Amino acid sequence: MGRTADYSNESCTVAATLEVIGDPWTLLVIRDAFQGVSRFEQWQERLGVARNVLAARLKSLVRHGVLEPQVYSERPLRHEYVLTRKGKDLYTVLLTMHGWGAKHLYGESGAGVSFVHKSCGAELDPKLACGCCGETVRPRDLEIRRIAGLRTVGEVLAKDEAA
Amino acid sequence: MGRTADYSNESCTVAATLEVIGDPWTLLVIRDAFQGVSRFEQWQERLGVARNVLAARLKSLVRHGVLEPQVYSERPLRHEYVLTRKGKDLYTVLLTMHGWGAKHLYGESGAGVSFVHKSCGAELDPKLACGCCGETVRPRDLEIRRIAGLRTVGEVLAKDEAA
DNA sequence: TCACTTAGTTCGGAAACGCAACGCACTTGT
DNA sequence: ACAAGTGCGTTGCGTTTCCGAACTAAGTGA
Repeated sequence: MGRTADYSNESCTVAATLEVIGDPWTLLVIRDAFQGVSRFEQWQERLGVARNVLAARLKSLVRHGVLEPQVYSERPLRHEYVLTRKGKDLYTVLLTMHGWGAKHLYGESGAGVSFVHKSCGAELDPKLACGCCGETVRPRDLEIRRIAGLRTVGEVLAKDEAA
Repeated sequence: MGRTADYSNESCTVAATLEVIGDPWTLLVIRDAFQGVSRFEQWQERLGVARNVLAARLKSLVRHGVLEPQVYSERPLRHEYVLTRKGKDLYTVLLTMHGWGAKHLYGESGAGVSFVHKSCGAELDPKLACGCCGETVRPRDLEIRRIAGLRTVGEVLAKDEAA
């Protein structure tokens, strides 16, 4: 086998997520989608990714329900790819990665792009908060709980394939 | 060229972050590090990753300052890998991905592992909050701002290589 | 001395990537 | 009418990376 990185017999949400968005270029495709990119040529030009790879990624993202093809022209039949709700929810992952990169890779010198929180006017420094109480969460605040009847990543994703 | 996915002439924090943690297995290595794994054999056994790949990943993570080698035995010389602050800060990325996977991949059926927020007792549903005002952030609440003098991912990471 | 541990390195083959060229179904320009 | 252009992929070939398994290296314990 070549580069497969088959996490599918793991039973882990992170591994399952990586199975969907962990391929090279995939997250950048989604990043661009958030900036309004929705067509093959746009992605190809902006990313410089190989066309066959891009085609494979789009197909995979559609299969996993992250992107949805929508016809924007019959004759010639053309469709664009728009983010589903599932896809839109990935903005948390993108922003979190942005926050880490801005802090630890670009640092003081500042990143090329920043996000400004409109309502408070500050440059976004994303924190992880508990959806229940709203408090900022640190690793030590969490307790890992393993649940019986684990299902593997492969079993979980099989549902996607079927649809 | 084979599978390189060279994002380095992009100027983007997400691309820069992917350059560090975007390789296959890398994020799972870090996930396990958060669960106390710190030695080669432990990762190899848990992940089932090829040994040469694991060696390459560990080397890369050390080079990028995410893991730090620490001697735990002279004679025979052995070192374990521990998360740096930079590495520990990646828990936000992991938890965010966990949150997305739990919601959109495992869904109602429940994931194999869950995190419980000790202080409020609820199962963690991670939200993205603004570090300044603490409000939950949605995409529409943000304004993208491009900053002059963009530095590419390659330039930014060159700093790491030197050290 | 011989097994055993730990942490890699090396080697062959398969899979995925990068690049460029091509195909196809239309539209537009002359 | 015919050539050129557009949008979206697919095909083929060469290279890189990955996987798997065997092997090395440096020591420990029996």
